[in-house]
Amino acid sequence: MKPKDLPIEQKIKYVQDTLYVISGKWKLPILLAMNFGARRFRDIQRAVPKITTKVLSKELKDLETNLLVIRTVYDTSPVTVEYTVSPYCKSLKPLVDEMILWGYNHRKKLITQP
Amino acid sequence: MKPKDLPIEQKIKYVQDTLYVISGKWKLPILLAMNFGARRFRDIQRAVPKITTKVLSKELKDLETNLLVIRTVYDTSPVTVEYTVSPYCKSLKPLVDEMILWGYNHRKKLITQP
DNA sequence: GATGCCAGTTACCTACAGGATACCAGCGAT
DNA sequence: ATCGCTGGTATCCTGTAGGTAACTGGCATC
Repeated sequence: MKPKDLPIEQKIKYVQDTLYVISGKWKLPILLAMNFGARRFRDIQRAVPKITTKVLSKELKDLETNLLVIRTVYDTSPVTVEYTVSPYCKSLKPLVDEMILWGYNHRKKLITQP
Repeated sequence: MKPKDLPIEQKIKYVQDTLYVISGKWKLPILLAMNFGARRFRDIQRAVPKITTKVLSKELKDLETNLLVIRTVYDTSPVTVEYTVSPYCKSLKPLVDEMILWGYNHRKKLITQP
């Protein structure tokens, strides 16, 4: 069964699932910062302006639950925690590119014909 | 200037713009109901289970602001109001298809390797 | 032994999306 | 006249995302 053949309510459900994973104020900025090299908790916090520890902590857990981020604890002293973007995370790229494109064109559209 | 060449903060902004337009509990179900033929306010309300008049009213205004829906008032007696999906709304299709696909695969992924 | 860094947690608070319910004016049918 | 349909508004309420600030335990440095 391919997604194309699904009943419409199922399609909406899958769209909602996708929205749930990537929406919110911080998910994409965090993934971005990590792509730019930030791996430690505090590094990510510094790389994402204005985010608080509580929110970062929660968002990282969400991202980990959704397999987009991998959390590794090294048994050093003190313990070192590393967050990395998973290979699976790359599967989001076509979607994110599509969203950038639509957002870009939409803004132009709203400006030219309000 | 193509979206590909934009600085990353701009890309995030466009993604947020896109999210703002299509996220929320009701926007897609409403567009769907309209695609299935509902045009009058009460028809749409009946076609979208559980939505309240207040929320439908607000969502239709948002969709109209974003040029996805066209509101036409006919000078009959009593007045008839028709909502239709705009041609521009079709530009969302690649994005929505991408979201259905990602959501579908993601759910499979979460089930097979939790 | 005091200070500071790391990786968070906890408790409390605010703003906003969305929900429940009631209501309005205008008209047509009974 | 009164009931019901239309296209909504107005009020009040709840739930959740996100924000503020303080705090913890372990280690390292001064």
